[in-house]
Amino acid sequence: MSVLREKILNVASDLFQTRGINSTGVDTIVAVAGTTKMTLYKHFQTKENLILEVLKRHNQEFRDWLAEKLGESSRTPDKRLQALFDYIEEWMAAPEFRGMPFLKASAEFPNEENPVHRLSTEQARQFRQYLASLAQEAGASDAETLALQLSMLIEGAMLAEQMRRGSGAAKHAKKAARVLIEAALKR
Amino acid sequence: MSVLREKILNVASDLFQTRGINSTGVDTIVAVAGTTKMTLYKHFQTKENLILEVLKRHNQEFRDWLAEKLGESSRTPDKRLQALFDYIEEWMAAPEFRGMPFLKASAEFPNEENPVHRLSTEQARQFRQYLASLAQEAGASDAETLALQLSMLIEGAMLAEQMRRGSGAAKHAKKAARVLIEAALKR
DNA sequence: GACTTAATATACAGATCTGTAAATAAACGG
DNA sequence: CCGTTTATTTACAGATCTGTATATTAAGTC
Repeated sequence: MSVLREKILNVASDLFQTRGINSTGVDTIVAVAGTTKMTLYKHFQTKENLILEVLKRHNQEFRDWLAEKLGESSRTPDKRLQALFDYIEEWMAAPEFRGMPFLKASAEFPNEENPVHRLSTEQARQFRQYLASLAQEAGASDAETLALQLSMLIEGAMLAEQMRRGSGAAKHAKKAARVLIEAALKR
Repeated sequence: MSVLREKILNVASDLFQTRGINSTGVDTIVAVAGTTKMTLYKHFQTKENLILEVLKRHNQEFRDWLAEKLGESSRTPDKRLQALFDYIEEWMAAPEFRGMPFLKASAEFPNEENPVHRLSTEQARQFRQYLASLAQEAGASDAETLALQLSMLIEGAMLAEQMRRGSGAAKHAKKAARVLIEAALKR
């Protein structure tokens, strides 16, 4: 892996978050990264490909971070499901948090046949599936439904926080999640 | 009000939803609307201003539609809060639904000082305030908290539906809302 | 030291973007 | 019927966009 490739990914990820994807030109990216367009296009071929790589990398980081956090906590399955909301809150509290990339990308590329939109949708599906597996382990009667409901809470909280920093959305999402989880397990 | 002004607003609203705001040029808008750039700029001065007007109009339509729906139902306050989710589901079931404009706009214009971002944030705040007034009438112990939680559910559902049509997110959001509302009233 | 790969600077092609100039044509109110 | 508003056509300015051509310069590697 080239160090310049990493630098470009980092800079692009940052600029996409703070200025928007379509509002960020490749000229800006290479200028901030301290390289040239030729190098960028050698590594990523097209801007669309760069966007896809940025999304993939962020998603992988998020999944790894979450898995590690949940792995080191040796709780009971239902406690782990609630602990997840502590980690989501921690993730959103990071000063560089500017919203969930795949949520914002799907808004900028609404066309369902667009590769960026498709990847965003796929990442959202993967996240729901992960929630469903946690709900399953916790013994929820309808794990799929609970997972969808919790994902709506989480993504809604991320939206609220992206629109206004310090909204406290994560805290209230956590409380709501506790109620929903209890209701889904008590039968 | 000019008929061309209305036409431009309709076409712009439609194109912004289906292609994204930044990906839609004014040339495309006037071509579809069957007019010229001169006319567009006479009515709206700048593209940013057109975006703001489109957002304002959609928001007004949504508020009016919801108020009428809730007005004609002479229910008890707590039933009205739940009935709201029936109407949200109905709104999202419309074939032309492509997501909530102010949510998508805030993703395309992440800069907090941007007028489009500011208007989006303001519209999200107004919606939460409306929910809070309904929660208050229903006798919720903490109306603000319940309103924020319900708004996260609704916006999360809209995101899910915008990413994949026919996700059934509205139905599950309604069930989750029932649980949250009951919990918030039972004390 | 010869050879291959990676990165550089510079320049440009071609498209598209927002916004405007200027002159003309139609609509309409008095 | 005259004057004013409104809309239209055509053309363009100036910026910015993605992507490439070309030629040069390191940087490793055998």
